[in-house]
Amino acid sequence: MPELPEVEVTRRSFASEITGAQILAAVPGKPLRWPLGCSPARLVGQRVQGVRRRGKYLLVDLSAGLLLVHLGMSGSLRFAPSLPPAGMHDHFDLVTSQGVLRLNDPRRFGAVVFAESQDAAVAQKLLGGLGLEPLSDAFTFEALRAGLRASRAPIKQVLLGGKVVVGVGNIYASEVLFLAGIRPTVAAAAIGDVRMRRLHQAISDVLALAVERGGSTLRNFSSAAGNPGHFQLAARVYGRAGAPCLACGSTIQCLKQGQRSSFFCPRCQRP
DNA sequence: AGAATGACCTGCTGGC
DNA sequence: TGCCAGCAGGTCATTC
Repeated sequence: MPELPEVEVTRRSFASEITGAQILAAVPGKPLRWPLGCSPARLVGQRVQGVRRRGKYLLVDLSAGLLLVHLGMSGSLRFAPSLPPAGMHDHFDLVTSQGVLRLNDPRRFGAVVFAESQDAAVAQKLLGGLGLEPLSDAFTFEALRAGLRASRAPIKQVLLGGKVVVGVGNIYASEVLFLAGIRPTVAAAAIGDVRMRRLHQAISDVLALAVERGGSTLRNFSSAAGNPGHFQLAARVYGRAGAPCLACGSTIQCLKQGQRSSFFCPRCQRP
């Protein structure tokens, strides 16, 4: 369900409450995308040392290892002192001395994976190929340009791929390309400095604003504390095929790239 | 090696 | 009203 802002808002909503807690039980439900990778008993007794984020993964640091949590397309976390019995789509509970962290994920594209350390093979497989963190100091114009210059694939696909920059999902990919005036089909390597600068700025600004606003992309999004996201970042092009462009009035178009929908304004976004 | 496809799983919407 | 096709926020493995 989440793009980066939702994952970050989720992290902030429970990181401080769970930090320092001792794990009392780990209760898996139906299979998720990947197996936990260890016996639930192995987690018991470990302490939660903090919660970080890398791309769309949450990293729950434990006294002896870490849990990689991914929300997939439809996952969400709750953290509360106690929670009712697991419902139909609750597929993982981490019971701690400070509350229960619960993953609800109807489509089960999400996962909770244990790794002995961040260098462990599982962690490397999942995190090793990830690109720049768009909200970090490392996300400079030069770094983005260097990454994009190396790929001839359409820019929309490159943004979604996560190897150059992480966290830009299907909704924000359309939005930032609109703000930068770039057609989604343009080869990444063909983007000139002017539009590249606008793209860099758009990625930084849009994601930062969305985090600030509490994760506003999703219809059903709510943080782990149960606070609903507002809908303040109205999409300029995403989901608006056939409607007039808010900037020029042209009709917003939709096309399929890699089986995902891309939305763009044919006038504001040049090939 | 990079780039395009398929796969995973469930729920909701829209058209007939 | 009911059924079915198509679509949905992600990303890894497989194929070309």
